Amino acid sequence: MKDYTKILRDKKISPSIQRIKILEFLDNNRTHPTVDEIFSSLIPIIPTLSKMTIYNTLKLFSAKGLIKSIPNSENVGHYDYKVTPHSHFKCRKCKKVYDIDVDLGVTIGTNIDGYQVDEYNLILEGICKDCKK
Amino acid sequence: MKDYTKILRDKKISPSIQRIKILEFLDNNRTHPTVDEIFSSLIPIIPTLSKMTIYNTLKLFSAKGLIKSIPNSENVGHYDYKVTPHSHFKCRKCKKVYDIDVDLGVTIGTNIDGYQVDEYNLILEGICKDCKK
DNA sequence: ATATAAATTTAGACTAATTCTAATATTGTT
DNA sequence: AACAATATTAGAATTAGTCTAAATTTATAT
Repeated sequence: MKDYTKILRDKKISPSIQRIKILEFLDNNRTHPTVDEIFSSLIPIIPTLSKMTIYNTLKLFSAKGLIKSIPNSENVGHYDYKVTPHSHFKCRKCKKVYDIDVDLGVTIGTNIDGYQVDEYNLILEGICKDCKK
Repeated sequence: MKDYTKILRDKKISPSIQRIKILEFLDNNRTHPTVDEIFSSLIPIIPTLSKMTIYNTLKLFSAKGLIKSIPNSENVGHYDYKVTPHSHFKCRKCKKVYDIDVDLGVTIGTNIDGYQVDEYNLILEGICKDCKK
């Protein structure tokens, strides 16, 4: 069992029960959940939980580099526990989003055409293994 | 001056004045505009224009491959006239989005780990030339 | 050309995600 | 324990986008 309190303290975030549970949820659910999904999952555990807290917390976690918001075209925020850089593949049929590793020639911290690259997001789209069968 | 009527006809889209002007605007404004920006720019030209028409038109153009919607983390749709594949660089300081060319080892139409890739979107983030000065 | 059908555009109501705000609760510090 | 600082909360407000049904425009057949 991971010590989320310590992870938060290390990032100078005071570890409220809400923050601990949100971080734990994101770590255990690598499905790029939305605020609504996080809310529905945690409301049984923290009955007073407000969505505002989730919005605040996700913004704070993103700023501290604990999580990442995933660019998408649906106008709903999706969030991901931050681990080693990886890319996303979205299936056009089943709409599922998979984590995949792609060796793209971009290195964090280097310059491309004079632009200093601190982060990248690669989203591939197409048909997934299961849907092609 | 490009013949947008012809471009639309070639894609089997009947060329209403609204559609022509929206396509022309996207071609001349490669700044990944939102529906609101398109609306404000065209309302002086087409005073009866409705936002619904813009939403409908952008959806139609995307389906026909004339334009692309750009994944982002702000929950507002951004659209781009579709040209040869290119990537986007978003500056964390000035928030501008630049078109850039990155040679990433992904080829449209091929398989990666069994996933059939039909399209990709690469968004780089960092500090742009101007802001680094 | 005219009548009719089909497609497009429109305004306004509606929904859903997010932000704002101000009050309350919690936490940390002396 | 008292106080200040921080975090959480509910609900109102905002905003992007969708839905709907009527009105307009366009295309087709006579």
